[in-house]
Amino acid sequence: MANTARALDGLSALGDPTRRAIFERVAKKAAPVGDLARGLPVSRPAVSQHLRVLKEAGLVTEEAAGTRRIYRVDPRGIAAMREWLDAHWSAALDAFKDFADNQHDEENSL
Amino acid sequence: MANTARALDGLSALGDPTRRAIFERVAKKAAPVGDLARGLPVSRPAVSQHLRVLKEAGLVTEEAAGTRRIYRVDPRGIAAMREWLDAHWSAALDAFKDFADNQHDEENSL
DNA sequence: ACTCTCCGTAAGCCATGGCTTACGGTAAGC
DNA sequence: GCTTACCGTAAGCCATGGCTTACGGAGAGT
Repeated sequence: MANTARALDGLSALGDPTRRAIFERVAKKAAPVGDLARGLPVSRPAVSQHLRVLKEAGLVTEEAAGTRRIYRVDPRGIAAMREWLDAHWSAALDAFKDFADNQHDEENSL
Repeated sequence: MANTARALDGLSALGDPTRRAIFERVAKKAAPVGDLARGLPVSRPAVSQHLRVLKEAGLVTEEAAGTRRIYRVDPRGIAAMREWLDAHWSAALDAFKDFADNQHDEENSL
């Protein structure tokens, strides 16, 4: 599907712990950069850079409000990742089912 | 929940593109290290190192079969990540709902 | 026993990228 | 209009980690 690339970008983006922390805060409540930076152990420019990555990955959106930039999560980004996970989830279950069946056959053939 | 740490490890682990490629192949079909390395542009030791990270993240399991090590995906690892995503998914939807409501209120108050 | 295959680990190299400080630009308040 | 607050970008530093080659051990076949 077309969202595969976005899902991969999303996973790469959320691979960084600081970015996850920012993303979690934005998910709880939309907020400007300064507010986010105040509760984190990194500088404001660092948060700004992380938000850029998250935005390019399709996980958050940016909205200008005066001199502030309000960031909020983009549900489509999460949806793309869920789809990716579900695809491999079912593939994993199928593979596990084959494994279990083979185990059973071997036990019977002893 | 107790799975939060595992979910975070899983996201960190899948942040790397090579690791995602390995994980996708294992998800399709359980396989030994050599088979996985043959289809990838990196050396076998590199694959071995990635599998170690995936194993520590709870995303794959290891099974000794003679001189081979069969790797297969651990459904629990994917489940933990799904739970994490779903939690922030619903948080995102709630936040978005508040946003939409406020937008509506402002329009009414003009 | 010998060999051959399969694999994990160690050591080391080097690019990636996360962080900081410094700067400039824009909107709001007085 | 001047100052002040908020923010993105540039430049540069440095740790992290991904990759390779080299090595050693353990099981399978002859």
